[in-house]
Amino acid sequence: MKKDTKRKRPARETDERVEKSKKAVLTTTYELLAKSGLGGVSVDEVSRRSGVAKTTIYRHWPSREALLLDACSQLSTRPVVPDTGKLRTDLEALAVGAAMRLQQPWSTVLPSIIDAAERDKELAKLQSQIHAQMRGAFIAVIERGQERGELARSLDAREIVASIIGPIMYRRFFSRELLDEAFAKKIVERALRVSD
Amino acid sequence: MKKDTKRKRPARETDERVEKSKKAVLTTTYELLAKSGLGGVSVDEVSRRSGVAKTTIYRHWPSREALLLDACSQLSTRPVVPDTGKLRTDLEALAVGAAMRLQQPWSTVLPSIIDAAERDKELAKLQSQIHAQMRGAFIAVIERGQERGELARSLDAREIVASIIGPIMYRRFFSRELLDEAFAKKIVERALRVSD
DNA sequence: TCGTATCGCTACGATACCGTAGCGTTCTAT
DNA sequence: ATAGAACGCTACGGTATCGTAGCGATACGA
Repeated sequence: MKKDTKRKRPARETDERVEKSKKAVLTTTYELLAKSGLGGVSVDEVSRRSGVAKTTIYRHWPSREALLLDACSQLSTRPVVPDTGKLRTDLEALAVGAAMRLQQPWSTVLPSIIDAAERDKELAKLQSQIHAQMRGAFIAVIERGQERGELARSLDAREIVASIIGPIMYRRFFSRELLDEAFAKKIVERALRVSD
Repeated sequence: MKKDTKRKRPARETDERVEKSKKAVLTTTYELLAKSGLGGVSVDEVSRRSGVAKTTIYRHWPSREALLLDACSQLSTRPVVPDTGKLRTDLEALAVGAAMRLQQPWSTVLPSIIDAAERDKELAKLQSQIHAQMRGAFIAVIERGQERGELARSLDAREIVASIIGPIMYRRFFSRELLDEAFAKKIVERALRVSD
């Protein structure tokens, strides 16, 4: 970030110590996020658990908010767009993938982000990015299916995405019922049968 | 709550002062919840805004948690189960009703509750109650439809509920796209067309 | 080797919060 | 009218948090 500021020495590209500290802090922050949510992460606690001094943390991030934002923004792993050659199996791969990812520990952070996004502008932007990534893969697959003629072009892709991601997130966060591969596939089948 | 404790005087059924204080506190708590979420509500702030002394608040609720739980539990208004005589219009009424309720200010609290429920047992119970109420109405309508033969009994009612509530909540909290009556109705149509 | 950046440590100041104690005042029910 | 309940007010004690300052120790890079 600050690499452009002038230094007497040419410009330190990578200082091992810095990288090590940053990594330790971020790793601990992930763990704490998964365990306690956004509101439950304090700089003091991160310092304690990571072994990195609080002063050092503030040397790398200007504020608690910045640290949290940094940590959260690295959570969103962009899903690989599958290409099985068939719309239905592509969507199944995406849906099952999403369902499985929602079972992992860090998924606990998502409600935190959504909650905070209701009031915090920065986090709203982050949430929108997370959504865009997930949604992007679905849209790509759907449009490809439309080009192949597997799906009527008149159908709204956004509506299809909603009727796949929606039920999956509903199960994970709201109804808390079993969320397995079978459910994800059934949901995809539902979403596609409409077009018949 | 404490009405069973023995008093020298017969037992005060209703003291106007108590009712007034409680109401003022709860009202302010609602407002603050909608504005700042669960984590943003402090007893001091409620006291300041409501004009009720903090000591008085603690006279009626044993702790901050108890106050918040009390306030939240009064949020869940049980939806009236519609009876239009037709499954589809019943479901539409429920779906549109849910969508509209999700636009009101207090809906901001829901992500807070869901988030906290990931870690807090009490709030998990509350969330489960909120869900059960919403879901109950849907299930009732669906089962009635099955009895009338409008819907194959082989279909899983829970799956249908998921594919209606899911997309609606997805739009409200995750994609943040337009959530209107038309969308709600389209979702219901999707959920039912599968059975054809 | 040697300058310097980075580090850990301790100690702050400021703020916010929870929950309680004491005391005098006001209102209610009888 | 009067006892007792409920109230508001002020003031605590304790804890947690954010973010900063100063200082000596250490590791990196030229």
